[in-house]
Amino acid sequence: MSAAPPKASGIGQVRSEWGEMADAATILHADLDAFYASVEQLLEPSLRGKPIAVGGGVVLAASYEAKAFGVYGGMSGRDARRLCPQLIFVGGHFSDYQRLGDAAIKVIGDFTPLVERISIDEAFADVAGCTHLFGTPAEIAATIRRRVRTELGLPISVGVARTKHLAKIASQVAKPDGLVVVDPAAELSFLHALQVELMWGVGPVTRTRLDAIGVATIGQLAELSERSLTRLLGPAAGEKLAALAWNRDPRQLKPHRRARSAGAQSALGRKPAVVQIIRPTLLHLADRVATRLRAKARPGRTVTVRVRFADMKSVTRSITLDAPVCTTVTLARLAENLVRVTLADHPGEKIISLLAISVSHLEEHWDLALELPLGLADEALRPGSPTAMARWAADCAIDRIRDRFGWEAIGYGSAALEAVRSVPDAFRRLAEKDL
DNA sequence: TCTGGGGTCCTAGGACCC
DNA sequence: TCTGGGGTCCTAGGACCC
Repeated sequence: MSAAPPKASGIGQVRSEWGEMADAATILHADLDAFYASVEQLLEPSLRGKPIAVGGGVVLAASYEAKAFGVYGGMSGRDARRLCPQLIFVGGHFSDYQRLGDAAIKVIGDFTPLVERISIDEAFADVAGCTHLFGTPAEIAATIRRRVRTELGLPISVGVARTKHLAKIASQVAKPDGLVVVDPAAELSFLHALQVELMWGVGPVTRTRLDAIGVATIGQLAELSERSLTRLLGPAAGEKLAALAWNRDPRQLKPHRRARSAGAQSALGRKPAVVQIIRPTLLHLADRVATRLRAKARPGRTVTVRVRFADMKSVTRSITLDAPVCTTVTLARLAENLVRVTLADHPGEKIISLLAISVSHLEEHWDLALELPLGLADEALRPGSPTAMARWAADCAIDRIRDRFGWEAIGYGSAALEAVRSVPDAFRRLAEKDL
């Protein structure tokens, strides 16, 4: 049974004919357009209106002018240049990306504290509690867009709707540099006309499966029985997509989500799977990860490594410890053991193309002064052992020196690390979630 | 022609305990 | 000795997102 649609309205809540409360459209999704490329065009006016790509060997971001040629993020620089010979590669002003991304989110925060930041250039917000101060959600969205444009010089698209899913889709539809408000009375007609790949959770694999049974639009997806959807995609994904297609989005806005894992990876090209390559690479990755964990006092109990072979197939191995780790050398040793096991399980693989370390089961807050995290003495896993104490002291000393003199001032140096630096550290840092 | 880096969530099987 | 179920944790893999 379906209730009569709520009367179209602006603010707060409206009452349907059946008497229950129906939410109004107060969720905003704001998304800076072609963010890194827009920043470059802002900083260097001669680049405006031209196809540009941030990056070099790999395209990290492309301007709309470049996208028109089929250039997209993640593409190799060579392919991009082939598609668009006049493409201009720019170096990347990474600290400006961080500064301007933060500033744009802060504009949203001037209206409501209920902001859920998704990434450097994207956030949800709920303005239900501030319409009496700033006007309708649509007016607030327009103000945000105007302020980001005038104060920061950047284009930002905003979607306004009753749910996160609809707001997110609306901002995608609004791009570039637009605003789309989804009237609560017209949600299904808006949603069902769109392509399935706009849905949250539909990636290449699901799209292909849906395509194979002739489903291209969200409306067609909605017509499928939940049973056939479940058969096609599995119980959880099937149920979720059915719910989203009928506009039942259970997700709440979560202003303060804590990270559940932290990791680092490094593509290697093609390297022999030997200790001379593996050990320094893992030490560098462990250094990156463990430093972040220590900085936020969030050591973790599960260590996972990923090894990608020459054919791009990758394998993971993990171990869960009794006590959490955030000591660089300890993490590196654990990772090396896991990689050794992985390689032993795949004796035919002599070439590796990527190594990754991730730490999960993070402690909420570990009082480092009271209880030392795990140090892996070679003979025993024993927090507080002399070996653990020594490694901990060394890490603390390195952290302090870096705080004063910068990351590059000191470290677990090695000459074998050129390959690890295929992407600048400053760029990697942009993608890191706050722990 | 070979494909970057940092994350989240889900599934499924097995170990182990009650 | 066999049968049975529920719950939790761990591991490995995969899809997806920005």
